[in-house]
Amino acid sequence: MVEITMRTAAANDELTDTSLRKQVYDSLRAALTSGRFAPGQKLTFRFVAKALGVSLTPVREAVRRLVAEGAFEMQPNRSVRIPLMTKAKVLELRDIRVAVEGLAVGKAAEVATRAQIANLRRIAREIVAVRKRGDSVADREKISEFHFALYTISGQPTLLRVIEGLWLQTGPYMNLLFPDYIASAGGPARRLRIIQALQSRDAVAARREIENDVDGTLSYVAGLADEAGNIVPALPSAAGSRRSKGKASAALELRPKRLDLK
Amino acid sequence: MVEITMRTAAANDELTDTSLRKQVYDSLRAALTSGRFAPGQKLTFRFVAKALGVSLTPVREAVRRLVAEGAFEMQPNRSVRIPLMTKAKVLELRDIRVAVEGLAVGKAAEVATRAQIANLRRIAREIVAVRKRGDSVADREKISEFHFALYTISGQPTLLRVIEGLWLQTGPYMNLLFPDYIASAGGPARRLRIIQALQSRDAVAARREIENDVDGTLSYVAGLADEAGNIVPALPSAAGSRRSKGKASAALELRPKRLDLK
DNA sequence: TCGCCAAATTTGTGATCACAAAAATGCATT
DNA sequence: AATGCATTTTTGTGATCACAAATTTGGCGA
Repeated sequence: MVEITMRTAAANDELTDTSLRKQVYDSLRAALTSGRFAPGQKLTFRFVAKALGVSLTPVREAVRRLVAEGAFEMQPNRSVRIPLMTKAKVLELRDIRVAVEGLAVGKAAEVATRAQIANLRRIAREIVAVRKRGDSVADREKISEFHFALYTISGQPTLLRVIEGLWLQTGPYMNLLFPDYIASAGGPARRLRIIQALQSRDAVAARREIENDVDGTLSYVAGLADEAGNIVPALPSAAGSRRSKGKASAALELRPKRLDLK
Repeated sequence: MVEITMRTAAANDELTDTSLRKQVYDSLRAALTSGRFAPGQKLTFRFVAKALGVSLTPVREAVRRLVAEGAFEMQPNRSVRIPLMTKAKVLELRDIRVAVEGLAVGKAAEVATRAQIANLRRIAREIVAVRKRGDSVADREKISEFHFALYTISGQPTLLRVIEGLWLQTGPYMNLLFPDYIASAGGPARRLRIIQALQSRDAVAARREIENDVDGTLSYVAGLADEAGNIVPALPSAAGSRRSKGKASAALELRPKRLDLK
């Protein structure tokens, strides 16, 4: 059920990194943020290696990096799993993200250039266009693009990396926002207010907008928890986190390596 | 000049991780935070492997993790270096740390137990004792212990990991604070005020104290930058960041593997 | 004496192998 | 039919090897 495809390009690091390690990392990250992994699902090095057609070496380094970033979880024994999300964790992530993303937008409002603001406006328009089509995956990608374009304006690389790490942990659960929340919330209007605040160099207003955005979004997700505090995302195709018997399931879930690399 | 010793135990992760990878990671981290690496210094996998008496495999994974955490820097070509510190970077780290450590202490003040407060008081006393001896390394270790004991009280593991990542980047430059700053600042009094605020559940006051602490400390470090904005830490033994000629220097800097592992 | 280029060395990367611990399987006993 | 227990399989870990790119070295020529 899980299908991983190679990604050739990425954003943050050196664009000249063509190593297999980086490609595996990008592939896993893309699979993760697009919700192709089920929470609690076990992930073996050999599975990923076979799915992507590479040896264990680059897979190990890529997966270990994701573990260090909190995107994967290392069990006490020795296996990698997709972390489960709890209400407490969402609330913790909410508070951290409110703090750091508020900080970033405050800085951004002080230094934004006309071209950068125009770029934000373009992305905001694209979100509206994509939303009409009802494509939730493209929608989330565009929203992510808007946010990171905004945070990048701050010109603070370390801050940006912190934010990226936090997004990576919330990413797999953002599809919970569809179709209820995002479709109904005042997303487009809020983005326009943010852009307006940047234009008028109003750091306080810009910061308040983004804080409300993050707060509202993650508070909503936290509210989806069951009585035990667990949050289960609706998967595109419901690949249960519970393993079926034996190697049959593994063979079923393994896709014949569709990879763009080379 | 660089000497790396194996560490058997660590704090944050699973305490059951006895892998070589983890030991190498802890060793490098310890060497880094105690200022045993010169900024700009190049680090090769084989050097570390030889120094610690292990193969390349665990070294690669450990170093790559440090790179992901921002403790090391990957050059566009392909070599790992100790990052240089600039005024802009210190100020960026300052603002992030003020935000997240303020957040942590605010939470801590709301939930601190009597035993946890007593523990903080014990560490605060130990800092005073260590300071009398003038041991700057032990001093910094104790201060770190106090801060993380404080942040741990918040009970927010993700927040704690973010803070650890930020400390790892500022760590190598904290020895700049000696002997001028730390010895003169009102450190002990501030810690007592923080403890007092925790006791009276005054989150606002506790938060303000830690914000002032981080702000003051890193603003001081930022002030040490030269005209170009670079910050050069005074190394215990001034191993210049500039390499001397050829392999002679490498041979000189390589220490005959003092390691506790096995 | 100072560049400049080819040879030699260093170094990161990826694959493969060996091994031990963990997990899964299957069989026997009650 | 259920439950232990031994066997088999899976899986992470660390070492080693091969290779290409980058770096360094050394000598040649202006």
